[in-house]
Amino acid sequence: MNAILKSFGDIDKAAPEPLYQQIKNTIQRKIKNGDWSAGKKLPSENELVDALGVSRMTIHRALRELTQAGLINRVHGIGSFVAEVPRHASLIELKDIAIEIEKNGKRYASEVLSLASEAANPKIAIQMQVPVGKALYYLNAVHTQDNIPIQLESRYVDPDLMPDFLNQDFSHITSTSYLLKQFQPDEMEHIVRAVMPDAQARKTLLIERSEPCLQLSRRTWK
Amino acid sequence: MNAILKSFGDIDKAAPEPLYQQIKNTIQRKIKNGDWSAGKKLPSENELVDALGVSRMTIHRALRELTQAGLINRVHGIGSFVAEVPRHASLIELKDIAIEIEKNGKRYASEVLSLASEAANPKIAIQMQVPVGKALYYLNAVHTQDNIPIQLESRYVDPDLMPDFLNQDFSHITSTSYLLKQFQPDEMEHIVRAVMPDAQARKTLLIERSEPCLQLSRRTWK
DNA sequence: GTACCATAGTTGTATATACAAGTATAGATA
DNA sequence: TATCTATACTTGTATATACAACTATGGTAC
Repeated sequence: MNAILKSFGDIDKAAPEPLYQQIKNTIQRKIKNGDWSAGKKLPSENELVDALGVSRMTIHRALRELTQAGLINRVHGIGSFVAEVPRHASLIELKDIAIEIEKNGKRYASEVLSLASEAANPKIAIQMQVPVGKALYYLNAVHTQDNIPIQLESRYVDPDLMPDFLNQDFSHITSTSYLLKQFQPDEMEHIVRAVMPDAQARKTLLIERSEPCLQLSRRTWK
Repeated sequence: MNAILKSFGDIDKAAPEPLYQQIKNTIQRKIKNGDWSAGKKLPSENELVDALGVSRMTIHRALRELTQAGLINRVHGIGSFVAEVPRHASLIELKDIAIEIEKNGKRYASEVLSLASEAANPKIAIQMQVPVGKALYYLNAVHTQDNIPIQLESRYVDPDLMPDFLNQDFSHITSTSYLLKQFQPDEMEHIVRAVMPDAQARKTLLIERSEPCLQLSRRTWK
């Protein structure tokens, strides 16, 4: 007990920083230091209450937020444990193209090249997990920034899930924005590839000679 | 007041779902419905206490977690407001290459091509925000999956921040993993581009004819 | 008019308390 | 031995209360 108390000596009730934040920082430091390694059982909330001289609710809040942050795992009735993997993953935000462009003061627009119902060919049918030949809505559009085409979009939508898709005006609202708002997918898959555009795409995007482009494939589930 | 009470009629103290979660769900629903639109001021905590008949701490927890989730903004002394943008952004996880490969059962290895101190040329100096000519550590390595080269890494590190960088063995630990663990950056920038590899890169990656590659530029700050 | 001040209303934090619910263990019982 | 039971310990939730800190507003003094 005394060891715990000593090792937590840097909690200062008079400091401007909230107590729960100080506790979070202290525990976080111990974990990152390797002082508390993965799998180690943390002191119980009541032990921390005794050691730090703060209320259990304050301890609890600190531990709850560390759980949300992924640094520890808690098991009801058992205890708290340092999480296995300190998550060496970084997150990239994929923002809506219209919002990004307009934030930079540019003028965004998009032109719908085609928007119609179409029978699923075998390749698309597999990707969409629907039977071959099923009617799907297909959108083909080009997005421009100050009249310069910068992005080509081709999208298949299951009519059962989005029956009103064909009746939308996608010239000023991006289909992504519309879909995310209406559809609220539970799961999304993104695949980023580097590809060479085909002749049709080069023409639409006004690309003279061959240069590589990014291809973003997105699938959403509900 | 009565209107608020009626519109929150679905809080059930006997339900197995925690009260704070029910409150979160209810508010979340109102926002997604458009019932409460962006910028709208929410009822104050005390108004919600009266309307729902739960304690202020419970209300507070619900609102705090909605703030963390980005659905509302709270201003000390003023009130709570529906967040402006319902965040039409999706997150992509960039995972450490070694972890990804080993999870797929493949054999990961990397070969260090060069690891030495080098004077910053003007281009790098600007990127790194250091004076031209300053000594920087430079790592050049190729990552292989079952002996097939799949990724080329070239990295500059400020010696002032990572003095031990040159003494590491990066053949089985990725430099990314090492840096994120030791360095714990406060901020990261990722830029993804599609590029054509130059002759040197083609040779290292054993690419025969020209094909586009993904280029990921990462900068970290502390 | 301007500066200051009191006040009311808001969110932020901290405490003490209570009960619920999950888990493990030791002991009693069949 | 096997099984149930009481107990202790853990985390999860909810409440009532208190004070701190921030903001806007209206009133007062100058």
